[in-house]
Amino acid sequence: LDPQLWHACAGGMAQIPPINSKVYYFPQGHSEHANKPVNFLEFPRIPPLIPCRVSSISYLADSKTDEVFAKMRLVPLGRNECDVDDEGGLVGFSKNEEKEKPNSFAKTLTQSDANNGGGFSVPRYCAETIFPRLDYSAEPPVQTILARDVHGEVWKFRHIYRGTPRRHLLTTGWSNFVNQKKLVAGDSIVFLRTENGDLCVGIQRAKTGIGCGPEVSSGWSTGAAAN
Amino acid sequence: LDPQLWHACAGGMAQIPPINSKVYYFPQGHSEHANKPVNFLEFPRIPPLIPCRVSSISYLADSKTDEVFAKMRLVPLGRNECDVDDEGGLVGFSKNEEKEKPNSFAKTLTQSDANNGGGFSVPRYCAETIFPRLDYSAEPPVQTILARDVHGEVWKFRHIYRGTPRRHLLTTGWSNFVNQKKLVAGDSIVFLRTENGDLCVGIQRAKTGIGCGPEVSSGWSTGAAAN
DNA sequence: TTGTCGGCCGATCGCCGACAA
DNA sequence: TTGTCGGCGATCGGCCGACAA
Repeated sequence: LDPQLWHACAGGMAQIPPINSKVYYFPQGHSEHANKPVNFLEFPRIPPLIPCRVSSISYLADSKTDEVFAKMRLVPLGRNECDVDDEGGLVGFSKNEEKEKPNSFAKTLTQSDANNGGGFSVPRYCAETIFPRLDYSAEPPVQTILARDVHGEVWKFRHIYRGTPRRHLLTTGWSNFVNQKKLVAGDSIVFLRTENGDLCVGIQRAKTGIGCGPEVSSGWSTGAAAN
Repeated sequence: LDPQLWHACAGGMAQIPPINSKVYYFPQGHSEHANKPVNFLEFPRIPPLIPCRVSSISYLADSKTDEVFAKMRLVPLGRNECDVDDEGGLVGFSKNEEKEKPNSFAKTLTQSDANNGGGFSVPRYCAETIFPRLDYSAEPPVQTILARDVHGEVWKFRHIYRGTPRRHLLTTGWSNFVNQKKLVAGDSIVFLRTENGDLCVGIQRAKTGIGCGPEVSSGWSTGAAAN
């Protein structure tokens, strides 16, 4: 999964530490994402926080819901490794928000987007900066849009600029996308223009499936997952 | 699951031994239903057949395909138990075919039943002996049919007697049933009238899911399943 | 600029008798 | 007796501009 698309779907709030950086692993925080409550009184030897090194990161998406999540492998640090650069290494990751001009756009689906007549109102800004350039000399201006989702599957949409006043719309192909992805009003859609010009599409569910996610039986001492 | 409906779906070929009867368990026959081939050379101590007693029987149906199957618990017999009544007890179960007048009817779905216009041609015999009595004084004669499937779910059909020449048809409700059950031409449908007058409906798939069925990891010495 | 609505046109669904096997 | 077909009316999906927030 393309990290660029992953970040666009995860949103600016989600910050992932760089590989090999030093972080704290909080067992209790992790346990709150588990399916069943964990009684820490049964495990008195578990410390509240464990200094770790990030040894690997996987950017993943749930195969059914398209929701993105990251899987990080954490290696506990030895006694002497902990002390050094505790301030510098452990807080303040790279702020990847202010990298360059944002080449993605997110919109929360309205009732009309999700239900009515199978169309999608494209905000002008999204159509002009993310979508391929439209030939406005045609009457009406129309083009076919191809967008790859988090699984690499390609979706086809008819992008038209019409109506009075003029506005951008996705028509043919949109309702199929809504049905297949089981989108409802309140969910969000993300369009991303990658560096090589390809168009990608991701989704964010209004009701996040936290606790019911893909998190399964990760070993306490070696694995961690953030949803 | 009602054993009467189970037998109607399984067909007359399927014979189930009575409980507590003595049977032979054939490891090789059982293994041919397993997902992977079993190499018996690795287990030289397994005899070709094992005398057993049927300790319990469950009449079940697959929750997704509606295909019926039976789960039998077999208890190996001791040395001295085997010898007795080896002829009488081990072969020739009760022939439950010739019990009473058959109160069920099976029909293989034609192309027209499965695809065209969402209707089902009801054979005259089925309509007159299995379905509730139709009021032929009405014009046209119509009634609503309710039928319970193997999961206890109730399906509603419009039963009409019309056309020239007159024939029995299921119209409204039929295409929904075909779509939900994913029926295709060649599959069969079974209608059963239970003793208390209720109507039941079962199905038989043309392509039986043998080997892909619900059979999972049954212990060699204590469990057995027939599909 | 864009969310919602009613109009409307075409596609599909599904009920019908005709006909023949 | 019943399988298949073409006809056709009702329904639905989905594209459209009008209008207003």
